[in-house]
Amino acid sequence: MAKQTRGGTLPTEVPGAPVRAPLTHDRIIATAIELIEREGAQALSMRRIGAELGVAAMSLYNHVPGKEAVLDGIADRILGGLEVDPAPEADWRDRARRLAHAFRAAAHRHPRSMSVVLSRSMIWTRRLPVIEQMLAIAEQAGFRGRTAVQVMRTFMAYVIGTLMNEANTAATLRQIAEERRRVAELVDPKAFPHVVGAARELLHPDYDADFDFGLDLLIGAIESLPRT
Amino acid sequence: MAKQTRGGTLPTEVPGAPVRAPLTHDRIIATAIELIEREGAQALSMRRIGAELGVAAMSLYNHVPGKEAVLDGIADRILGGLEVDPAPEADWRDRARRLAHAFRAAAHRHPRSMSVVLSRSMIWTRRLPVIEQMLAIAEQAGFRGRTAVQVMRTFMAYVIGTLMNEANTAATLRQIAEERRRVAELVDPKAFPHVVGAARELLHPDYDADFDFGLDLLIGAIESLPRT
DNA sequence: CTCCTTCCGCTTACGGCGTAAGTCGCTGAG
DNA sequence: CTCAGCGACTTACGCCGTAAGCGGAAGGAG
Repeated sequence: MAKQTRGGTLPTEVPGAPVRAPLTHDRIIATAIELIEREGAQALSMRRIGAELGVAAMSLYNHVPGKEAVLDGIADRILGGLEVDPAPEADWRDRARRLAHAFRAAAHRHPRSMSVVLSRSMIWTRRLPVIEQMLAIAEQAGFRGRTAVQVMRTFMAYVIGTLMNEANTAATLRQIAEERRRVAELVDPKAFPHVVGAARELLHPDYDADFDFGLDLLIGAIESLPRT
Repeated sequence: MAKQTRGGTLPTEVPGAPVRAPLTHDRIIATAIELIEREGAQALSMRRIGAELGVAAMSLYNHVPGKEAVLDGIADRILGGLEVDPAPEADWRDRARRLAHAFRAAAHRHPRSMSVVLSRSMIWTRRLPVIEQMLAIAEQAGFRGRTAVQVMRTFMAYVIGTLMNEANTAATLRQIAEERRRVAELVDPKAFPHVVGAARELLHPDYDADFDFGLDLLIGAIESLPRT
């Protein structure tokens, strides 16, 4: 059915057929990410990835030990795109802002995959560069020891929490758009007066502005903290 | 095999056997939560829940439309335990702290289930009471309109992000304890000097203190924000 | 007391999942 | 030219969620 460059059994090559690119770890991960972005996380299966690549499911196991490894590979790929620290000598506030924005930009490039990455626990290895960078920034800001770690943790918590909230909000708004009727019933103005009052702002979030609002708030607070 | 109170077919009741409690929505959800806490999220299946209750998998469908509904039920149950606002007249800072602590306490009561709840998107209904409460607190603090929403979002982001980080950290530390060898290789002091320098603090986190550190930082920052 | 509706747990079956095991054509080294 | 081994293949197993339909027990109606 397709010509091959090397190895493999059937289907035997057909002269006029296009050459099929060789299967590699990278191509598998890239295809997995595409698939998640296009059809959602629950559509990801070894069989589907294989189909997408024109290959049998088990062929993937020649390049990847299992599905878990595919998920790890996705995390690697997505978090790997932002490890650079372009200006280690700049003001720590700028560095912090830049790191947060880089993380968020990566999330927005692959939103559905990022959800998968964030909800997997065992990937501390992949986050290590980000942790290192944030710790360096905390030290540059004048914090040491436990306080530096706490500053780092607080900052990371805000960034990750915001990304989860954004994904959540986007999904929620999509769902609300589909079934306006039931929403009106569910959100009783008596039970949720403030939610109804702020409906306009809740329904039309300015993600960028909201992110920077909290980010600046946090950086300002860290700045005016006593040094250790 | 087991005596029944009402209805059902085989196995026909055996006189001496213990009475089996009737299947209900609540018992199904409770069993699902127990199962997740005991064996992890990937152990949760309709068949396993059934087995745990001494019942066939399909019997669950008389009380629950499907697995998604079970997951929703878990979210309801866990987030439902903290809706109270015991002192609506208290200082907004205390109310905010109390809300954050209540959320976190619920998370620690069912840590693995909370991970599942947090990584599901479509459950805005269940979070509505928390959002309402936090919006009320923001208004009490003197914020209106978009700013109130931004304060609420920032606050929620921090809380949720911290919970995810805690779950992550716990899993990471467990894993590190198992394979100290590979960790030493992976964490190169040249590449991650700050991580290695803060190893003691990173490996022995004080979750409560860390949470309050960021919480107070954030509340203080919100307090000194100009009002709208 | 009898009948009959309704409830509810049961069995069976289907398509899809991750993956262990084994087959075999092609390629490049000797 | 031979042949080792790489890499894609097929097959099969035990899971999964769930659609469809069965049948016994409980309890109201006559």
